[in-house]
Amino acid sequence: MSCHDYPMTGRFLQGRLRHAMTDREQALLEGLVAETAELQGESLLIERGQFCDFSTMLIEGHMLRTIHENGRRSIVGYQVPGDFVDLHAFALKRLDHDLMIIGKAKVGYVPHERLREVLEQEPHLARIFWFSTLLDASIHREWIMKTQQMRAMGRLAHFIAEIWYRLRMVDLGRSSGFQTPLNQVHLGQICGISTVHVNRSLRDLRQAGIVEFRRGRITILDGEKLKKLSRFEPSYLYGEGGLNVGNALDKGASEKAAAQ
Amino acid sequence: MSCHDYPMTGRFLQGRLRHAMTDREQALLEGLVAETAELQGESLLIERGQFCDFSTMLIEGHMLRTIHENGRRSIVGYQVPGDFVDLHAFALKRLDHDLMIIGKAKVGYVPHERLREVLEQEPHLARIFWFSTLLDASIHREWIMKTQQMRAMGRLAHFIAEIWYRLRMVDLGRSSGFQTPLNQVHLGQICGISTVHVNRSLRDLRQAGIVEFRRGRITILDGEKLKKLSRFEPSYLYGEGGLNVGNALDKGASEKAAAQ
DNA sequence: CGTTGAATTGACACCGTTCAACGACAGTGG
DNA sequence: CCACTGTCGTTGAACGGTGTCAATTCAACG
Repeated sequence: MSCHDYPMTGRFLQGRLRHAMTDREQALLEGLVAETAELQGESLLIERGQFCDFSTMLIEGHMLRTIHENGRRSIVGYQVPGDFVDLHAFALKRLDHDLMIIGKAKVGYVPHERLREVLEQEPHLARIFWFSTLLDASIHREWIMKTQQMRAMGRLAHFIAEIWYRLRMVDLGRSSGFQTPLNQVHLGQICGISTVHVNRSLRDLRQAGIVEFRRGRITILDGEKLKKLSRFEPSYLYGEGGLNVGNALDKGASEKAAAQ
Repeated sequence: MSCHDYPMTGRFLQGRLRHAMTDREQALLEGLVAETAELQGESLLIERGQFCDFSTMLIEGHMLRTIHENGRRSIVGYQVPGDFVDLHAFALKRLDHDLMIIGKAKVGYVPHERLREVLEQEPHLARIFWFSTLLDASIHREWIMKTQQMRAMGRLAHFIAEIWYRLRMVDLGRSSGFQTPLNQVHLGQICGISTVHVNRSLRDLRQAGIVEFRRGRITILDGEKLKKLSRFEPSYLYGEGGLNVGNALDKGASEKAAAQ
């Protein structure tokens, strides 16, 4: 629904706190986007340390948060449509990491000046924006946990399960799988394993009848097995029906079913 | 200074954005603390999923953020005095992880009702609070990077370098080292390595003349070597003089030297 | 001085890295 | 139409970092 009424920001917090936003707030958010752009290829949207006076809403496509350290690249976050990918630049002004486009992406730019005006008038919306940056932190924590505890195959499975789930929360991705611009090098940088071992682990996942990776597409062969192997527990994503039931931002209105 | 004027909240964002807070704001923050408590031992302050109508300022001592998964514990964050450890519970209401006390700690409780009143009146202070939760996220990203890229010894060294630096930002810890309630089991859960291997790696660090770990105390034998081995680059902590110079929250007032 | 929890050490298996080579495939230009 | 080229995926073999298990030492404390 909302992605028709609000073509640029309609997926923001969909399946999470979006239902706690009033129509007026949703319209305000849509109105914050001053400009859109279509981007392509593996390129930087924002570079670490660069001063930002705008933030970016990811409308279509996928993006990466990366940290470069002694020539080696780490991927510390993965963003999907509806993510306000550098909202935190509003409070930080300079980011500690890069934001990188992979594949095709459409983004909307939100000037910080306008953002500040609105947020000073709208404390409820301000808390929802705050919430959305905290969601990223929660996902970071889960990544730390998974990288500390799991082996190569489990890490890959967990990452795939997470993105599959997040995409379905914003009405993208199907029960059969989802499309992604990732290649095996990226997967290695996400999970902290070598590219060669990504390949071997993907083979194992395929042969176990769990997940199949092919250029541009991840196919879920058996969702139950995937969930079990990856020990994926979506509550950290604060979907409806998760930890967030009864959230004071939205008293008693969140008993809908979780995103399927 | 500020920790004398404001005994409970004086270390909040010290060495970071504290200088951007007016005296009035600092007093407002101090006034938010409704109650304090002295806690001890390895016990939970807040449990995952528990509803929170208050947030907690860590006044003295250290705390852990933990995630329990199939009987195993992961430590996904380490908090030092001055950290508003669960400020994010204000926007999230329920946390995705546990907050755990180790050793002795003194905390101050801030009711969310009072917090909301103040934040609706004080957009500048609200942005500073937001900033402080984003700082945690930045640290999370660094932990992801370090766990993905580094080996046991490097991870330990990086963690030690970070905490050493963070403690000195709030005027705790010395050039010779710092005190900590951690044991080798904790270090393993922080770095994602087995306890036995923690021990071996600590021996290597000691024999290399870099760091010495003994119950209750970490001694820095050679800060330069530590920085080099751990590849510790403190800019992600947004200290004064770091990425944050020229931050719009504090236009042009942050050219002081970084915390030594 | 005995008890207890933490730290330490050794042996061994295994997961994952590294290096190297090869295969699959799409795009390009002749 | 085919050869060329570059990117990405795939496989093998050797090495080594780390986990696991088990035993021992050490330090703190009543």
